Amino acid sequence: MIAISDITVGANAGRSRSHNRKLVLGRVRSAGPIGRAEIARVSGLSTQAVSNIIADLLADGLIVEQGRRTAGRGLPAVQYALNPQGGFALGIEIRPDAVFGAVLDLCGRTVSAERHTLAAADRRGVTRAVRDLRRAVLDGTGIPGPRLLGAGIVMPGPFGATGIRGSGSDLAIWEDAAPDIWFSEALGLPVLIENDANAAAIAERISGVARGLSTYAFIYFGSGLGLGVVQDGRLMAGAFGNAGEIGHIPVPAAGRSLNLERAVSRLSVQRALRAAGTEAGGVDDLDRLYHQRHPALLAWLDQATEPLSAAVTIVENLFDPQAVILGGAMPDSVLDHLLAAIRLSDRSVAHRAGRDSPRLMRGASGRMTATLGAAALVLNQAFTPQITVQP
Amino acid sequence: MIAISDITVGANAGRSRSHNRKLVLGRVRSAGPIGRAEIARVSGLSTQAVSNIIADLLADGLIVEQGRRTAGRGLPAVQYALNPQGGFALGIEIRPDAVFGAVLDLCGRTVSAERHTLAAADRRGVTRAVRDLRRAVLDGTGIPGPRLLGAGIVMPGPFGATGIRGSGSDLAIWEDAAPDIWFSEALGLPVLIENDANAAAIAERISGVARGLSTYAFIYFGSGLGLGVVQDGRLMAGAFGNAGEIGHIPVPAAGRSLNLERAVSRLSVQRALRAAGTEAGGVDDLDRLYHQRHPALLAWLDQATEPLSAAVTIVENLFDPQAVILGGAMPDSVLDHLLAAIRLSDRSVAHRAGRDSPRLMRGASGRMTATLGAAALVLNQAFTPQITVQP
DNA sequence: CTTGAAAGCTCAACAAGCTTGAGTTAATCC
DNA sequence: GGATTAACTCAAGCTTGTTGAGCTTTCAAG
Repeated sequence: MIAISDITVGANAGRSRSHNRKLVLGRVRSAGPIGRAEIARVSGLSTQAVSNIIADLLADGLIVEQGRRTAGRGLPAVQYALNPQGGFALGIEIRPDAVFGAVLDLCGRTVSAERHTLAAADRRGVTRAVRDLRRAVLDGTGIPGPRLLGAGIVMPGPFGATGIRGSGSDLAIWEDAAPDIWFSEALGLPVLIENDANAAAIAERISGVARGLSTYAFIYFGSGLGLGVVQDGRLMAGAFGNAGEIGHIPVPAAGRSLNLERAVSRLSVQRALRAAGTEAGGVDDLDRLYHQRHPALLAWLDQATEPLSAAVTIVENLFDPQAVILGGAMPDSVLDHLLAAIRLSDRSVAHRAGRDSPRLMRGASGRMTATLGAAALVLNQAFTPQITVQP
Repeated sequence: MIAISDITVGANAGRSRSHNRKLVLGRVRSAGPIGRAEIARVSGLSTQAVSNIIADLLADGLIVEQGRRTAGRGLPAVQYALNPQGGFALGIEIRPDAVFGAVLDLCGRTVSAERHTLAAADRRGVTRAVRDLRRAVLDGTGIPGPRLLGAGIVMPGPFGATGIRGSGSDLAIWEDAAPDIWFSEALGLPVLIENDANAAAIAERISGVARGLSTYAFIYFGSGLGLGVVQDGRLMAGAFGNAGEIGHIPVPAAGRSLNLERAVSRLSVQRALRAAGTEAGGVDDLDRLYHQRHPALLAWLDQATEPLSAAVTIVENLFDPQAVILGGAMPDSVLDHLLAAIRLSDRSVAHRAGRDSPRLMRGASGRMTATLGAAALVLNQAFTPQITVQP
């Protein structure tokens, strides 16, 4: 989210090694148990280089041996797999009224999760809450300090003074200080900061339905509506870190032009239900109402179909992703209803003859998506080389 | 445009050098005459490394010394600048009925340009036309072979069998062979292939209004409407090379939902004029009609404003670019009219307090944009390190 | 005018990382 | 059982970037 400066950094021995380490680790992750020779082939390195890096990763405990695999003739390859206990990531989600925390192991599995209410939404209050949360979420897990790879932090965007400020979603307390430096010092860990939609998108890549994908888009129900776009395993940030503000695009709806978020978002459904005399504060409420076939909710779903279909078509045509994922703070029942209702355009670059994978999927991470995504940011960084751009 | 495979390549000494060479050359280009110590500072390399690379670039003739600059105390820095004669790029645009060619020098200035009609739109005919064009465009320039850095080729997208095939825009003759390999062998040069909108976007970065920008979007009038998105100096391709198909997104227009291209494109304006009994084949015709204040053209411009404004808002919010550029096969008069008519949303991430640069600009490259862009692809690649992704 | 600080630059030694090629081990094929 | 194939290791070698000392040139202070 920090505005990416124009600095592209030069390569040297150390940075090359870091790049290659991530490359090899990412291969071990994505290709399951895999031998060194195969890694070398797919990464354009010599087997010797891969051997050295594997030795490094073994010494650091990030991977483990996984027996030999005999395939055809020749010496059977020693296989390697991620060591789940080899590294952990802390994820923290900051909302105006509460903070959520979670810890993921190297394989993306949830180790623990906590929720604290936020006493004071100023900088000191947030810092204390985050520190407390870290202790709470790590206590009893027996995770040694050096095994913590870093912390991901999710705050609602957009960042900086934009035209959509005042939508009530952003915490305006970091104006003078760079929050990443602040949190990094407060936690004593390397820190990554993103908005909720981007974090959710990465969560799907680490432990959700986007596991095999490298280029996809995630439409995220937060309080508003967000979009996280992943290109070649990396988040698309935009020039000022605010890419993906899909809630504010104009879409056709019932013969009018509407901000997407007005028709499709948590706030939108709550408004519609309230007008019908029903309050629905949480995801469970919505789930219940859906199973009761509450007429106001069904009417809302009806009116949401056209604009959401338009949004999906827009995303498909502008980003040409492998898939579009729908998820976030909505019950699965509602998401599934929307997925079934969306009419995919056949005048789309995604409508392709030999296509075998689904164009549209439901996110798998459930309601903790953004918090898990915060931690997933750290894991994703550990698996994805990124030599070119540096703050 | 070639579908980017999932292969991310490892770093070694040679690739690091190539990366750093591009980095240094790009700095020399963007920061004008610049000394070695300063390059070292901004690129995170030692001055010694930069010195070695500069010596290389000098030996290759890509840069030249440019005197010393005395600024404050200390030894004045020896300055370096691009040598325009140090390298050239060939650009070729293939249309269903004609091929265009151009040569750019290292500074992005046009050295020569040609246009040939295309006798046969099959593979052999195209190959012959391209070979002839190459000879024609290089003859008399005195450019020695080794100075040709490569060729960029522009073909209309989308590529592959997508749902918007049959829009009549794509050449369907490369189905079995990879066109980049084909052209590379036919020309004996490294080849880059892109669609027109992407090439046009890069043209603006090399010699147009996007010179200082690293993240921006270009809305391109071809026969349809295209979008080229540049992120950190690199084109956004999408998973299958078809990102940016903005012509096929639904936008609100006069109370209906419309494909953008139906309201805003060359074909659209020609249809509108024909319905009024006027033919407008080329850019000059449109320019004339505009200065005559032709009522059908003005009416078309009127109806184009709302959907185009919507498209710009969508692009701003999804990509968060430094600027949106409008250009392509339209006369400047019409583009300027559209630019003035577009209503920028103030509920956009681009609407920012301390903003000093324009949100919207007209492309500078005129009607040869895509052809120049084809060559610009090659130059851009020479200036932009790209260690991570390889075909 | 002299002296010292500051900044750009070069030289030579060094270190890190990847590659290469020969050699080893273990499986399959004939 | 020998040939072949494939994964892997070892040691030497190569390319590249870094480091630190030393040189040069300019400016500024005394």
